[in-house]
Amino acid sequence: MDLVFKALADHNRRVILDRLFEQDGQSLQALCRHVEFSRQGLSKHLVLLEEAGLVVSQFQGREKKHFLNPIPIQNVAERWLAKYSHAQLTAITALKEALEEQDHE
Amino acid sequence: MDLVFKALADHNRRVILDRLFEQDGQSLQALCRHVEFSRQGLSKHLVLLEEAGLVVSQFQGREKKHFLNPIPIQNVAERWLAKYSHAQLTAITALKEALEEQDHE
DNA sequence: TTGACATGCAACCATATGGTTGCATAATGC
DNA sequence: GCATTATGCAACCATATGGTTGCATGTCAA
Repeated sequence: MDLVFKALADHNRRVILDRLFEQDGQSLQALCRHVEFSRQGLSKHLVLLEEAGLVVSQFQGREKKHFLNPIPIQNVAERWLAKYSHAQLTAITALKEALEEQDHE
Repeated sequence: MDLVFKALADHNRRVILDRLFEQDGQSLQALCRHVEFSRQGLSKHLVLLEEAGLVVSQFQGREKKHFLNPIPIQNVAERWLAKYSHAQLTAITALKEALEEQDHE
């Protein structure tokens, strides 16, 4: 899961996921058109995304098609983020109480 | 939102959030006990977490109390991750179809 | 077969990152 | 007042990161 967080930390990588979300199965060259840096830079990002399991690739001839895999993102959302979403009310009231306590001093 | 992703990318920072989740309002020293690196290292992490809005701090005397703010996490979950969670089925079928297409060649 | 196209690999570079140490400052308690 | 405690700030360091360029390899199409 650490790899997923690391992969999502970079803005350009999130853009790549967005592009694959819009159109899945794009080749490296195709993705290259949507992006402002070099093909090699893009390639390195895709390696990280694949290592995190967020992207699955498949050669078709000389073209490497890339597919979005949303499962790791869903795992992160369910196993990690959900915990904090549920904490919303309690955390905020705790903070409020702490501030009020200080005001009274 | 980039700051939130960046802040969440580091394992130790996620541990800090977990500690604050277990017990909110801990001071720097208190958090220090749960962590394997130095106080200054922890302090720098907390600065990043505050810049991302994930932690709010408040001085009480000489102690700096730290409070969890789950709102940014919830925003990320709702505005960004949810999109991909919904994509689950379509993305997987797209990948399957692509693989089958290749098998038939 | 040959040229063009799609990708991979390796070296390199500047900067960001995560961590340390040392010292300064401010609040607390005796 | 003075020692102790809690924190902040700045310098420093090793490594990770995001990006580049150059070249090699493999596939397609004429």
